[in-house]
Amino acid sequence: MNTKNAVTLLASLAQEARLEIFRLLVQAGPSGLAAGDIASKLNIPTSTLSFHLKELTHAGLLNAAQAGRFIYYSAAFNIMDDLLGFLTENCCQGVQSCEPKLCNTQSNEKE
Amino acid sequence: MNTKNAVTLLASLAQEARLEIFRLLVQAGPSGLAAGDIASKLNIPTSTLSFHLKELTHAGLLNAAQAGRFIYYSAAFNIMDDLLGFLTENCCQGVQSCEPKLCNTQSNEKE
DNA sequence: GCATTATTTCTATATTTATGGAAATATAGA
DNA sequence: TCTATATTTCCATAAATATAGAAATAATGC
Repeated sequence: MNTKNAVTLLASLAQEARLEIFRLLVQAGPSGLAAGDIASKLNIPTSTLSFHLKELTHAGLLNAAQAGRFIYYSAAFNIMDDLLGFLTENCCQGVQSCEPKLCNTQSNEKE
Repeated sequence: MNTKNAVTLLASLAQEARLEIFRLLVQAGPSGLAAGDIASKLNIPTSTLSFHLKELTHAGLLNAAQAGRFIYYSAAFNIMDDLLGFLTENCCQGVQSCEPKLCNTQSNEKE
């Protein structure tokens, strides 16, 4: 992860429709949702939705999987994890005792 | 935290100069840095920097504190925490055993 | 009040991004 | 092959955003 990469990811989330799409898919979990389901749940015209799905997918935040006539989109949890890690990197110069919760975000045990 | 609010925060980070400013301040910790220090560390013209500091501050991601002729900017850790929480809300429909690390981000003990 | 330093506002220009209708493309089943 | 459904591409228009020089504002100490 580097600055340019992170900017692309953040920009892909920094738009109302796209953020709602992403959150919906975070909640849907790894199996994701078909594009049409997303369109109807969020009430977005399909051409507009397609534009936003492309943005998110190109950025790397969504995975797309074709299944027959449907395309299932799901959140790329690993990429999102990387982004959060990048944002909190070396928080407070690495001082462990630093108060902000942000500084402890990393402390979920390493894999 | 709601969608519009989160979009404002994400948009404020979705720009190379601003992301670098924010990360620099996350690393600097609660005491922050003076605007001029930020300008020289990141090599950004002061008028451009001022524009970006305003964006970040208006969004709520930075705090500004005047000290004599200097203005110290620092990261608003609590706002960032809220944003991360919003992004991961109800991850995988709340299923605790869900694999992605993202889903466990919240599990830093509550305050 | 004057000089110095820190920061912001103003301004114009250039660039990027969002929107949604209409048409095109893809997939599957009869 | 024909039809129905799912999704994307094309397009024009509208709106938002980034850049940095020059001028303005603020704070300090003499």
